[in-house]
Amino acid sequence: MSKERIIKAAIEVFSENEYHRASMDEIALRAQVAKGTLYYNFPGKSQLFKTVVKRTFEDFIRRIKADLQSSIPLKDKIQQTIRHHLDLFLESRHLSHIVFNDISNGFEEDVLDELKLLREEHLNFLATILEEGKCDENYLRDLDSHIAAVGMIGTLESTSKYFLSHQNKYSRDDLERQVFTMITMSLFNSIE
Amino acid sequence: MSKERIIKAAIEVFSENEYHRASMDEIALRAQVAKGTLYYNFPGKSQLFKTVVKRTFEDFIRRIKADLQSSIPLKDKIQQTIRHHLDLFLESRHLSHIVFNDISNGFEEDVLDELKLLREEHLNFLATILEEGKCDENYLRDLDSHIAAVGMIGTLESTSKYFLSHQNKYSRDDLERQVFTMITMSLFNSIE
Amino acid sequence: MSKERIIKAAIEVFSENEYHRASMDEIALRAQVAKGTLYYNFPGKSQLFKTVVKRTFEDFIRRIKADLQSSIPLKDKIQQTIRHHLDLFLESRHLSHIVFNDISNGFEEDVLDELKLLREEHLNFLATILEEGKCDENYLRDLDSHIAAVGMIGTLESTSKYFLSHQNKYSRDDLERQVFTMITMSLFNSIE
Amino acid sequence: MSKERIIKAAIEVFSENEYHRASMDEIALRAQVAKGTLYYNFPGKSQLFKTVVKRTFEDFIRRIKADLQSSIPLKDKIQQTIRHHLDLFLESRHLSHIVFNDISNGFEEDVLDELKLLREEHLNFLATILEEGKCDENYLRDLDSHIAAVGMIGTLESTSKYFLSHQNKYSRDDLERQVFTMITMSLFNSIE
DNA sequence: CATGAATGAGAATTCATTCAT
DNA sequence: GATGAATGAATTCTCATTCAT
Repeated sequence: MSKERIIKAAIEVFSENEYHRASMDEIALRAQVAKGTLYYNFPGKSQLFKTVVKRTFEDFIRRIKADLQSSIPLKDKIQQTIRHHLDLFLESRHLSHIVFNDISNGFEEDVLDELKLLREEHLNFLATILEEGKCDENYLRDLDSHIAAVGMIGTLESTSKYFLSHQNKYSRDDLERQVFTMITMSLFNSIE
Repeated sequence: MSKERIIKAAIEVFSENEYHRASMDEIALRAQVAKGTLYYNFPGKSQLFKTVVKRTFEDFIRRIKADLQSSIPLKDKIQQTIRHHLDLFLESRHLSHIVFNDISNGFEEDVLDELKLLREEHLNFLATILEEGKCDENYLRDLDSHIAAVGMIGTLESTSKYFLSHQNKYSRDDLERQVFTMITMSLFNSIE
Repeated sequence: MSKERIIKAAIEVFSENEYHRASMDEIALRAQVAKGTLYYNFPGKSQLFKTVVKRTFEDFIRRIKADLQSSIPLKDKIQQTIRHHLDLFLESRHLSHIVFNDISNGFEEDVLDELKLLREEHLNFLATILEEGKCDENYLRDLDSHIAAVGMIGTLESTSKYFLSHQNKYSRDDLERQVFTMITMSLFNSIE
Repeated sequence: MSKERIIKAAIEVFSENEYHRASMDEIALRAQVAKGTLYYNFPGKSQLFKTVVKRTFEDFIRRIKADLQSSIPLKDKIQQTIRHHLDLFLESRHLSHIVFNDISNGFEEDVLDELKLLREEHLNFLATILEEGKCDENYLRDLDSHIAAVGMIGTLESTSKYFLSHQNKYSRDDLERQVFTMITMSLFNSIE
């Protein structure tokens, strides 16, 4: 069905391009459907974007939860979380940027609310993981766990982008290690 | 003179709006000049943007350097640096986002190069401050100082934006304190 | 369909106006379509111009070749050729001027090449007719047949334009007769 | 004085560029005066153009008349005339094109009239030379001498332009010889 | 005499959206 | 369900012209 093809194409286009540079033409082209079909299946660009974001984040949460289910040590949980987020930011930089940092893109109230919700849920999810530190032998610093989650997201996003334009200088592994150090040392008194 | 008025208006507009949503019409309107006056003073939109970015960052660097000149303890230097960066991000979020994270906005080679230079200089400036930790009794963690600077910028940017949409929940002081904790604990083994 | 209507309108507008004075607005207006429709059907002004030129010259060549097919005497061929060219210049002065005399109008390489090709083909076509004189009992003067063709085009263009602003002084028949005399006597030692 | 400098610069600019692509900015630049100075000295672009045309043609006529004064044989007169016209067209193609072929450029009535007058005078001048043929032992063909002059101008203009883009193929001498042949054989029964 | 900052009408182009089929 | 031709508002940019100094 073409709805599915459109979403897939839209994920690509919105991931690679800033919202205003991601054109409906390009999406239709990649989905191999007529332009009208986009509007047959979605009320408009922003609604399509909303759908795409939801889909991307659902997939993301599903993947990450699968890895975190077992009662692995906190250290490993953090590591997995970082790894998945780096994947997300490396693949869908523009899309995730909007969700986390630029929700004020001129969307209708409608769309805006859902994006905010999505972000809030995501931050809650992260905050929950971080809070685990408090019940552990390690201690989450004297930090609001939401602020901590937000700061963590920021570090992940900016280092991902820096990595993308300096791939000759660092390996993906370097990136992961350094980000892990920064984040764990910033959030926990000690870990392991 | 209207050149100055245009720059001021452009700083506002580019600070509040994403590059593509910042229109020359809006800038002309706010500067209270005719559209043609923009083009009399600047070759085009991207060149105007470049000018605005340079101006903003020059001012920023001037302000921050003034505060850091004296041989104050590292801890205070970091605190000042954070404070000034929060100011920057709270006032000019879109503008600084482009410089630090989205330089690939479809600019001409010309403009692109200058923006990249500006970013590199800024990161060097930050990295230099961070490296001081190594000569102190405190130790900069086993981190590439540029990656550390980039991560720090990310934390600052994302927490600033979060703060802007949750001003009822946190005070500006809360923000500063928490960010200070996150950053110092993430970058240094201990501080003071 | 509106593509055809646009081409027709564009032929008119480009025929009557110099390229830079022929505006897309005017073309849209005459074609009774919205401005956007022009860009739905053609990538831009210069491409539309190219299409218009090709169409005009294809029609022209078709018409003239139909008349010249039979093995009529050279004299009649020349006469027909002159007649058709006068038609062309009287109807589409600006358009043909560009093709024959002002191809350097600031077009993209792309468009430029096709226009040059068109002109070259046209001159070859004319030169071929003129060369026939050499195999006849008449003799083409000691002239490069391409230069001769170019000169002939020049005479046709300038006399057409003169005629247009002095229609009270000469009839179309006068024009044809005089041009025929000038051209045949200039190119051939004698004719018939 | 700057008026003179403006005229000189304008001659250059209007000679090298089509009227609409010849900008007042460029003229001011080349004349090394401020833009306002153009309007201090001339009421507007078209009036400046008119002045430039008059100057160019006055100079042209003066030069050509100097060469034709003596009672040289008709053949030589024609040759000189051709040579001077080729010079004109090779140096000032756009400017002369407007005068001879594209007077309808959107000029004010005012300017239009003077341009028409200039053209008419020029054609008269040419026609007079051609008429000499009738009183000579040679005979001007059964041609209206004005039409003949116009046709001659057309041949000169188009071959000049062709020459400019095929300079590798022909020398300036070739051009002159061939044009001489074409024109004399077209206008006179025989010459010398 | 001369300036040059400022103007604003107009031009090309883009793109999300609509709608008849 | 799906199409794609058509739209028009918005946007960047150009340039002849004006005018206070």
